[in-house]
Amino acid sequence: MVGISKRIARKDQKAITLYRDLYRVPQDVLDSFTDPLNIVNHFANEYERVMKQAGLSIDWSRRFTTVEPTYSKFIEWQWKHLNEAGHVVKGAHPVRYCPQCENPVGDHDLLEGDKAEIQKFILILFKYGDVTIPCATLRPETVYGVTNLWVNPNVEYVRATVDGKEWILSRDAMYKISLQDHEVTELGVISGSELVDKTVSHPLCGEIPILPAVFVDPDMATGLVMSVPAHAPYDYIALRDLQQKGKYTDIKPVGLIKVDGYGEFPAVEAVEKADIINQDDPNLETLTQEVYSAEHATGKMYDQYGGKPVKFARDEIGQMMTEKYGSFIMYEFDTRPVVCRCGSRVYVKVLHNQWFLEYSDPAWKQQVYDQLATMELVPPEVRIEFDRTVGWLKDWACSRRIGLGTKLPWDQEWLIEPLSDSTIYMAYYTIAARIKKMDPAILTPEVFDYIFLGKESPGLPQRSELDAMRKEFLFWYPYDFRFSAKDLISNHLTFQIFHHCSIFPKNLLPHGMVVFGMGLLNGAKMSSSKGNVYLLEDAINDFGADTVRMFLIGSGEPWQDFDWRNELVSSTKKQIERFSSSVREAYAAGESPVPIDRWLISRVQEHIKEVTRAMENFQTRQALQEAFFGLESDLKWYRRRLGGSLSGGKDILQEVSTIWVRLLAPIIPFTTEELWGEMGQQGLISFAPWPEADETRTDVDAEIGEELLARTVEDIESLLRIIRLKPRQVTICTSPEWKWEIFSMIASATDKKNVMREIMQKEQVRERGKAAADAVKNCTTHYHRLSSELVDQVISNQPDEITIFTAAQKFLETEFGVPFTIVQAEECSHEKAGYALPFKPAIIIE
RNA sequence: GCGAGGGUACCAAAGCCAGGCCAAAUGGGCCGGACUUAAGAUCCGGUUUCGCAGGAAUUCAAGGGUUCGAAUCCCUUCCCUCGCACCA
Repeated sequence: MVGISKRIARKDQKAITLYRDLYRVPQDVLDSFTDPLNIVNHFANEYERVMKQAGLSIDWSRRFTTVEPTYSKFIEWQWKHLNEAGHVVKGAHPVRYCPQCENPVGDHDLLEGDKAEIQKFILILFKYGDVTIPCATLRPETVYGVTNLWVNPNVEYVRATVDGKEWILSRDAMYKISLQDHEVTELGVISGSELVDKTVSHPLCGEIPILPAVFVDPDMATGLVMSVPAHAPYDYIALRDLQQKGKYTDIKPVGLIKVDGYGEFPAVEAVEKADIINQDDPNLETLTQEVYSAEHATGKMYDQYGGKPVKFARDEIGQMMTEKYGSFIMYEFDTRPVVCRCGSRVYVKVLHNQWFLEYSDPAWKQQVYDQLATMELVPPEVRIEFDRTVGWLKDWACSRRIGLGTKLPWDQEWLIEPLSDSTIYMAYYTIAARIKKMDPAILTPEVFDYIFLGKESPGLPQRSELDAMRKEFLFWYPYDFRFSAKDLISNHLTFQIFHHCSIFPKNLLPHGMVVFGMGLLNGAKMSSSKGNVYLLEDAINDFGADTVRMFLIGSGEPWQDFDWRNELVSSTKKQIERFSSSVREAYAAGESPVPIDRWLISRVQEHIKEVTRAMENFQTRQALQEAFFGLESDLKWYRRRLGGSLSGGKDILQEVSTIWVRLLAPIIPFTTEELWGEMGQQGLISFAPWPEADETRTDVDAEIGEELLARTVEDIESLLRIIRLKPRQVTICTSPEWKWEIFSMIASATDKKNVMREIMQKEQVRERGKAAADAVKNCTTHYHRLSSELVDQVISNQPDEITIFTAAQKFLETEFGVPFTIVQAEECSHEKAGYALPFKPAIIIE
C-alpha cells in the first residue's frame, strides 16, 4: 500500500493508468491515494459494495482492516504470547537493498531486474602468501578438481582488509561484501595482470597457479574464479585457448564426479562434441547448464571424495568448508543489473537484528503436524502439500522497516510483516463487531487473555462486554473451515496453523480448510499489469448477478481453476430464463393427479439427497448439475409422458416447484427470490428451510418402470434410425420367465466364470438347447452393461413388464405415430421375439 | 532445479483412489428434425468410423507392462498449471 501511494504521489504513469482506467478510481479519490490509508478504505468500500451486488450474504458489521488501532492491540497481544513461547528469534537476513534510498526494496520498487533471485555463493579462500584470494562458487564440491584460478588481466583489483585479514578481490566485490555483515577497509589497488602466474594454495587442492582469462567479470561475485576444467565448460575452454598457444600445457583436468552418459571429463566431452570455438561462443551458456544439471541429477563423487551423490555432497562439503576452512556465504543476484526506481543499483544487504518466526523449531512443527492430521482438508489431495510445507518451512523474517501495520511490542524499530500479522485474525472476526466500539487504550493483553483464553485478571474493564465477546468467540471457535486460494498453502494457510497451535488451547484448534483454485480470464491468468482483468462489477452489470454466479459455479468445483469466457456466459443466462419459465409453467399446471406423479416425486427425493450431499462436500458444481439439470431433465420426461404439456399433476408440480427453487436459491438467489414471491410463499426464500428428502416417497417400482420405458423408447429410436424404414406397427415382446431365472442366477453368482455350467445343469434350462445357451451369453453381456445398482433393483423387484408397457401404450403410440402391440415373447411367433431379455424386450418393427 | 497438481471427444468437465456398469455422465457449441408466416424460444434427435435390426471396430497425452479384461493399476517419456519466502 505504501508502495502504491508513493507511486501515485510521484505521478507514476503506469500506476495511475492502472487505478484510473482499469479499476476506474475517480480522479478526486485517486488524488487522495497519496495517503495509503485512503487506498485501503476506498477498496474496502468498493469490495463491500460489489459483494452486495453479487448477492453474497456477509456480516459486514465484522469488517475491519489490519491497520486499525484496535486490531493492532490484538496483534500486540498475539506477539506477546509468541515471544513468551520462544517462537520469535533474532537473526540476520539478506534483502534487496538500495544504498541511495537506504531502504530495502520490494518488487514494485524495481526499475529493472525484478526477476533476479538472491543466490548463495560459498567463498573458497585461497592463500597467496599471507593474503586471501576468495573465489565464489555455487558448487563447493568441485573444489577437489581445481587446477588453477582465473583473473581478468584487464581489471584493477583492490587489496582490502576483510574482518581484519588482507584480501584481494574486485572493487565491486569489496563493496558488496561490506554490505553483507563484514568489516571492510580498502588498502590499495593491484592490477589483474600482476596476479597472473602467481601461485595460491588451498588445503583441498594444493598449490595452483593463477591464469589470465577475459571472461572473468569483476561484477560477478568476487571477480576471481576457481577453475575446474573437468566439470565446467567455461574453465575448459579458457584453458584450451591458452594451451593452444603453447602455454600451461602441463595443466590437466582433474575429474571428481561420475556422471551417467559422460566419461571422465564431462565438460571436455561436451565442449568438443558441440564444436565450441572460443570463450565467446553463445552456446557455452546452455552447455554449462546441461553439464551442471546432469551432474546434479545423476552425478556421484568419486570414492576418494566421499562417494556420495552430488546433491548431498554439495551441502556437506559446503558446510565442511565453512567449519574447517573459513569459508562463508556471499549473496549475489543471479541476473544483473538490478536497478531501483531511483536509478541506483540494488545490492544484497544482510540486515541485522531482523526478527524471525522460528517455524524451523521441531517441537512447534510437531504440534502442527499433529493438528493437521486431525483436520479435514478439501480437496483431500492438498494434504500432501501441506505436510511437505510444514517440513520445509524455515524461519520466517517477520519484521520489516517500511509499510503499514503494527509495531513489534518490544522493539519499536520494526513493523510486523503483513503475512505474519494476519495469521489468527479469524479469531478477531468473531469479536470484531463488538470490539470496534471500545477504546483501544483499554485493550491490554489481559483483556484479550480473558476473551480468548478465559484467563481472569484483576480490574478487567467493561466486564459484561468482555463476557459477550468471550461468548461469541466460543460460539464460532474452533472454526470448521478456513477458505483460501491454493497459492497460499505454502505460506498463509500453513502459518495460521502454527499460530493457532501456539496461542490457543487444543480444544479450540482449527477443524478444517478448503482450498480454492484460481481464476482465469479467456484462458489466461488475470493480471492487472497485462490488462487482462474483468471486474466483477462489470460482469454483474453485463450479465446479471445470477448469471455470473451460476456460470462460475458451473465451470468447476471450488478447488479447480475457473475460466471466464464472455462468449460462453450468455447461454447461462438463457438457462436461467428457461428455468424461470419452467417453474412458472409447472406452478400453473393442470388439475388432476396422473400416474407418473409417483415417479416424479420419487426422483425429486433423490435429487434433494444428492444436492444436499454435494453441498455438504463443497461440490458446488456437482450440486448445480443435480439441482438444475438433473431436475430439469426429469421434468422434461414427465412432460413428455403427459403428451407434451403439463396437463395434470397440479399438486405434485406445485410441490416440486417449491423444492426446485429452494435447491437453487444458494446459486441464483435473485431469480429464485422472485419466483418464490410469485408463488405466494411467505417470507424470503433465503430464510426458507432447506428441502429434506422423504424416504417414504421413494418409489422404486415407478422408477424402474420409467427406466425400462425410457430405455425401450431409445432402443426403438435407434432401430428406426438404422433400418430407415417407415414402420407400420411395432410389437414389444417381453422376456419369458425362464430368462429372468437365468438373469438372476448370473447376477447373484459369486463365481462368474463357472456360472454358465451351473445354469446349464438346470433341467428346465437345458431342455431348451441352443436357445438357452444363447440366452445365457446374451444375459451375461446384458448384465455387464447395466449398472450393478440397477441390476439389484431390477432383480429384487422383478417388474411386471407387460403391465408397464400396456400402461404406456398410448404414450408410445403418440410418440411414434404407429400402433403398438405388447405381448409375452413366448406368445409371439416372430423370430425376433427370441431377442427378448429381462429389462430389454425384443422389438419388432414392421 | 525442488515441491505439489494435472493432460479425457469441438470446448468445459465427470469418471481414475476401490479395473468389467465406459464409445465414456452433464453442460455448451455445432448439425438435423418438429413447432412457427419467419426469426427467437422451446421440444426431439445426432455429433470417432462402419452398419437397412438393436451390432462391430478404433479411442481417454505418447510408448511399454500387469490382467480373461485398463481411461482407471505399474514403469518410462513428453507437455501444462501452481508454489519456492519477507511479497500480499
